Amino acid sequence: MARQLPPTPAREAPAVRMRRRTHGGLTIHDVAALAGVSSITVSRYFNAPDKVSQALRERIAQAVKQTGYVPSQVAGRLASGRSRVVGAVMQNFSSATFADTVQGMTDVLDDSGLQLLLANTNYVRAREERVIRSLVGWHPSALILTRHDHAPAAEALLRGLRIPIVETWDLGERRPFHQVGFSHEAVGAELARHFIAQGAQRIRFVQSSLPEDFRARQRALGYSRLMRQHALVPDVAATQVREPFQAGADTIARFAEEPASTRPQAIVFANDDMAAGAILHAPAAGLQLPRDCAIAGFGDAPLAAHLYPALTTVRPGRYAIGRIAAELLLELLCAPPHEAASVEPRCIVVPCELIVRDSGQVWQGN
Amino acid sequence: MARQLPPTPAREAPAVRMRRRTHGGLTIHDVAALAGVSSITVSRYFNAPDKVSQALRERIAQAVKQTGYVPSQVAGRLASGRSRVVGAVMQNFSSATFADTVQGMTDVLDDSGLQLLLANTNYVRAREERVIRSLVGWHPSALILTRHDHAPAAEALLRGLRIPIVETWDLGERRPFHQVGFSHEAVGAELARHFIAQGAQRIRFVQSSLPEDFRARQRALGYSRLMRQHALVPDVAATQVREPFQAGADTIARFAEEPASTRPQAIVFANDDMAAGAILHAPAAGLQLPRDCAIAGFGDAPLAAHLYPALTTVRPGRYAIGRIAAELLLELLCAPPHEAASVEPRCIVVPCELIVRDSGQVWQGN
DNA sequence: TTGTAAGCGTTATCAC
DNA sequence: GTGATAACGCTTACAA
Repeated sequence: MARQLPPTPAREAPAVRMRRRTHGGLTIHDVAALAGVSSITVSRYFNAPDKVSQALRERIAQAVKQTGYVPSQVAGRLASGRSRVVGAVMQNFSSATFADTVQGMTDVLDDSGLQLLLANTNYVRAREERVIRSLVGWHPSALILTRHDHAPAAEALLRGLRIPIVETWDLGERRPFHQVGFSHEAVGAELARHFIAQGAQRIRFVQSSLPEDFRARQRALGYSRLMRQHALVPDVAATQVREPFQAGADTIARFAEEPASTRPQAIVFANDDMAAGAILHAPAAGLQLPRDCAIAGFGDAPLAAHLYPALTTVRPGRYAIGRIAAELLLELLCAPPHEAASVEPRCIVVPCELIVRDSGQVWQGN
Repeated sequence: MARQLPPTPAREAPAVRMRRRTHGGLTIHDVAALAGVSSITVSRYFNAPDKVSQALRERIAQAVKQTGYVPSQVAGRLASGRSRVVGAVMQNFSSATFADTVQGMTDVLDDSGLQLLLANTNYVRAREERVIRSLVGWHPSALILTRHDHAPAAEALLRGLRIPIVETWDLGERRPFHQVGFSHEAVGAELARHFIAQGAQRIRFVQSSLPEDFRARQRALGYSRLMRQHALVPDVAATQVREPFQAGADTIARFAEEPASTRPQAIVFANDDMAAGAILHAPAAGLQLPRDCAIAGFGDAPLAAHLYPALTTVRPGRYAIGRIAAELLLELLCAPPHEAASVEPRCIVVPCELIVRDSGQVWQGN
C-alpha cells in the first residue's frame, strides 16, 4: 500500500472535511446576506423588532418573504437556553374531558408563543415516567401533569427540575408542585348528600370497571364517607363491563331484578356515560326513571341534558382547569427567576357544579 | 481612572466574556467526566449502545443514574439535522374524533422514538397557516394535516418542504401530498342509497349549522347526487342551532308538525349527535321511530348503539386513519432519501362501514 | 471500540 | 442601532 500522504504540517489543508449536510433549509445568514445586514440583525428583527430601524426592518421583511425563510426553533432554543416549550402529560387522549383541558391550555399558551408538547400515558404509570423523561429532554419551561401519584423515579426527576410544575384535575396534599383541580372525594360526597337530603337511605355507587379510573375511586370514597356520617351503609358495586354505556345498561337491568323494597332508591354512577346507559336502557328493563330509581352521573357530558329524564350530574371545569393551569405557569414564567423559584406551591380550586336535572329526583310517593 | 490593564498579548485573557448561563442542567460532558470516558462515547451510549463496549456501557449507565442526566433533545436535533419530530395539524382538539386519530398516530410514532408535535386550528384556515409555519420551525421530519384546502401561502410553504406530508380524513384529487382517508361524498351517497334501496322517495339531509363542518357539506353533496341519479328531489335542510343534540331535537320537533303525507320518510343527519338528539326527543314530539321516520347519522359514536331505536350510521376509521398515516410516514422516513423524495403521492383509502341498526328501517306499512 | 475536532443555526455578550 | 464573536450541547466525519 502506498500510504504516501500526511507529511503536511498540521496547519495545512486539514483533509477537506466533508461539509455536514444541512437540513437543506435556509439559514438566518442567507436572509441576512440578501438583505445586506448581519445575521444578528435578522435575529433581532424576529425577536425584538423595535430594536431594528424601520429601514432595515423593511429590507429584512422583503428578504424573508422572498426566500420563505422560517427561523429554526431548535437552534434558537439551544442558543437562548429558554425553551418556550410547555410539556403536558395527559393520561388519555381519547376522551372529551382531556380534549377540553388541552384546549384550555393551548388557548392560553398559543397567545404567548409557547409550544405545548403533549404526551399520553394511557393511564400507565410506567409510561408516565418514560414520557416525562422524554419531555424533560426538550428543556421545557414548565410542565403540566394530570395526576400526582407518580412512579418514584419520575417523582425524583420532577423534584430535581428547576421549572414550574402544575398537577391538575386532582388536589394532592402536601405536594411540592402547584395544584389546579378539585377534590374528587368531595364530589362523591356531594352526590351522596344530594340524595340523602331528599331522604334516600339506600344509595348505591356504581364503580367503573376500568382499573385506571383512580379518580372515580376517590369519588366512591367520598360517597362512602358521607353515607357513614349519616349512619347509612355504603353500597359500592362494581361492574365487569368495560364499555361504559353497556355497563350502565347491564347495571340497570340487574337492578330491575332486585326486590323493590330493598333495592337502592338512588344510584350514583362513576360517570355520565354509564348513567346514560342506565337511563337509555331503563324502559326496556321495565323501569320508569326516576320513579323507580333516581340517577346521577359525573362529567356533564353534552348528552346529559338531552336524556329523558335529563341527567343530574356534576360539571367539572374541564376547560377551566387547562386554562388556569396555563395561566398560572405563564405568571410564574414571567416572574423574576428568584421569585419563581421560591414561590410556595399554590393550590387553585376549580369548583365543580352540581347540575340538578330530573333524573336526580328521589321518589317520595309510596 | 486607572485603566492599567491590557498590555497583554492577544492570547491572554480575551476580556473575560461572561460565560453564558446555561439552563442549569447537566451536560453530556459532566456524565463523560464522571464515567471517565469522552463525551462522544456517552452520545453513542444513548444513540447506538451496541457500539459501546459492555464495560463502558456499565460505567456510563452508572454515571447517568447517579447524575439523573437527561440528554438535550434540542442540542441533539440541531447537531444531527434530523429532528425525529412529526408535526400534526388538527382542526379541533375537543372531539373524540380528533382524540382517536391522535391515539392512532402516537401508538405508531412513540414506538419509533418520534415526537408528535400537535397543533390546533379550530377550523380557522388563517390559523392553520400560522400553525404550519410554527411547526416548520421545528424542522419536523414529516407533517400530518387534516384538510387539504389550505391558504395559498400555507400551500406554497408546504410544497417547498422536502419532507413527507400526509393529508388525512379527506381524499383530495391531484394533491401533491399523500392522502389517507375516505370520500365523504361517497359516504353521503351511500347513506342515501341505503334509504332509496328500501323504497324511500322523500329523504332529507339535515346539515350541521357549523360553517366549519366542510366535510358534512361533502356528504350532503354525495347525498344530493344520488338523489338526482334516482330522479328524486334532494332536500338539504339547515339548522340554526349550534349544539348538535339540540339541533337534532329541534329538527325532529319541526318535522313532527309537517303533514305526514309529504314529510320525509327518512332523515340523514350530518352527524350522530344530531341524530341522537332527534331520537331522544322523538317521543316528546309524539313520534315513534323508525315508524314515523327512519334516521341515520355519521360517526358511529359510542352512544349510537345504545339509543332506542339504535342508530344506523357510518363508522369511519378514526383510529385507523391516524395509525395508517403514521405508518406511511414511518415507511417513507426509513426509505433512502432519493426514493422518498421521488415517491408518487399515495392515496390510501380507509374504508367506512355502514352500520345498519334499527333506526334505519324505512316504514313499509301504509 | 474509542477519541478528536468541527460544526449544526441561533442568540448572548461585548464593542462601536 | 448595528455588528463581530463566542457560545448553546450535541453529533458527524474522520483518525487511531
